Amino acid sequence: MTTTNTAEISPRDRILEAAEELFARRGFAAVGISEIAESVGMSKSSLFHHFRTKAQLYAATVDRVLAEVDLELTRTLARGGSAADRLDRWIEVLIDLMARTPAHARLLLRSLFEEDEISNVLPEQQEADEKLQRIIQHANNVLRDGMAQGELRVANIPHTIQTLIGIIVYHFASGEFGDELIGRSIFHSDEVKRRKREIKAFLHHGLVIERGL
Amino acid sequence: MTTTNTAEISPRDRILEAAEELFARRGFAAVGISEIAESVGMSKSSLFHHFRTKAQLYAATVDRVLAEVDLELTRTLARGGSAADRLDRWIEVLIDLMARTPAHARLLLRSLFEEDEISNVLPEQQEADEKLQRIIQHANNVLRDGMAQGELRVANIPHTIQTLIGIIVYHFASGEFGDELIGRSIFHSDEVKRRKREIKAFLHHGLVIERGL
DNA sequence: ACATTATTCGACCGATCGGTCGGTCGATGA
DNA sequence: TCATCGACCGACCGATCGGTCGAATAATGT
Repeated sequence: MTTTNTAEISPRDRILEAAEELFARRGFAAVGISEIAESVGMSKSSLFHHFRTKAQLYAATVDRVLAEVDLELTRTLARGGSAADRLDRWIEVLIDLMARTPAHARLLLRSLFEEDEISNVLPEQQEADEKLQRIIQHANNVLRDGMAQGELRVANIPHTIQTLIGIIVYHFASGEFGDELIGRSIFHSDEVKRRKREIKAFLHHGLVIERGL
Repeated sequence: MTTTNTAEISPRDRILEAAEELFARRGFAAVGISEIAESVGMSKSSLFHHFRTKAQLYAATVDRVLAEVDLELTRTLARGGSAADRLDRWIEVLIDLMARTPAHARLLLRSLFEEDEISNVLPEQQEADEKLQRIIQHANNVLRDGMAQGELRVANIPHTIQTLIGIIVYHFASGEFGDELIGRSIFHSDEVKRRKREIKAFLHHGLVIERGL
């Protein structure tokens, strides 16, 4: 507690956090720079000192989220285990991460389905793309191994990845609609646990009961 | 073929079609009124002759999509059959509709996960909400019946609905990302058929193979 | 002590935003 | 023939957009 406290969060990170919250909720176009600056507690011009353009700020925000997702997935998959175990952990880690940081889920979904929100020649955008590729590659490897080992039913891998994204990411990005449908916050800890159980039951048993067995 | 040809599409519908295409691709905030007007081939002021505000135009666009979804689902479910059959048709109709009109999928996903894009007191918005409720209610009924009849595994119904939305709507809304992941257009007819097969296999068998059976 | 660097800011810019207004035009009906 | 009406448009409005610039201030290294 001397004169200046440099142990605090850097202004750059404070901007990134505020930007993530706003971009996640309303998207790139609907959020103004001045609004982000106000939320951080600085002037618009100060914000432009840390990020050259709005597009660069957005790309950096997305990159930051994807970096965290990639890091956690890489870490958990490095522990090895059977393909079924690794798939379990891939799902578990992704759910925990999005349940912990709701804005991540929405920004992740946006980065998947929004088209060219930004110019796509920014270095931050390219780095984010590479991280997304790695995240998908993780799923790809686990599914390939599991099917080769006979632990997983043989299915089309890209479609299976889309299914996993839809089941996990969409759910935690569904906001008010999800809350209304479920009946309480989709981020309530009991509801997150229930989501895990439901997903695992789906993966293990499907939904339709086979007749004539 | 007399003097005037009134059998053409009304200007209102031409606007709605152009607006859907643009709103679906880039969202409410990123699309300007003048851009829509230009796409229709009329001036901005003419557009405001047919719709009072941008928000009203957006609400009407969403309402139009939900009306079509609701209509087709109501129609196919009215044909009756076992719960498993009706679930099959619910899925099939939804997939066919979105494969036929890609913009529908993206606008539907936006209407689910985008928060208060518009003021929410517009009558068009409330009508759209009611249609969405009916669509969900259809799924609710089918799932409840199926579980009661022992045709479907007993699961949490709201979570199961989220899963179905994620599997179907997200996939067809995933745009460029989906195309890249799958390797060709997700709307290619072969790929749509494959999606149906994959979803049905998932519903019937899950993904993980149970050991020790 | 000084120079350097990082951080912040107010004032300002051209462009575009959603929306309004007054009025033109052609078709319709009496 | 004349009044009405829906469709359409150009000109314009205040507000906000993303972004620039020059200067003031605070922190740091020497």
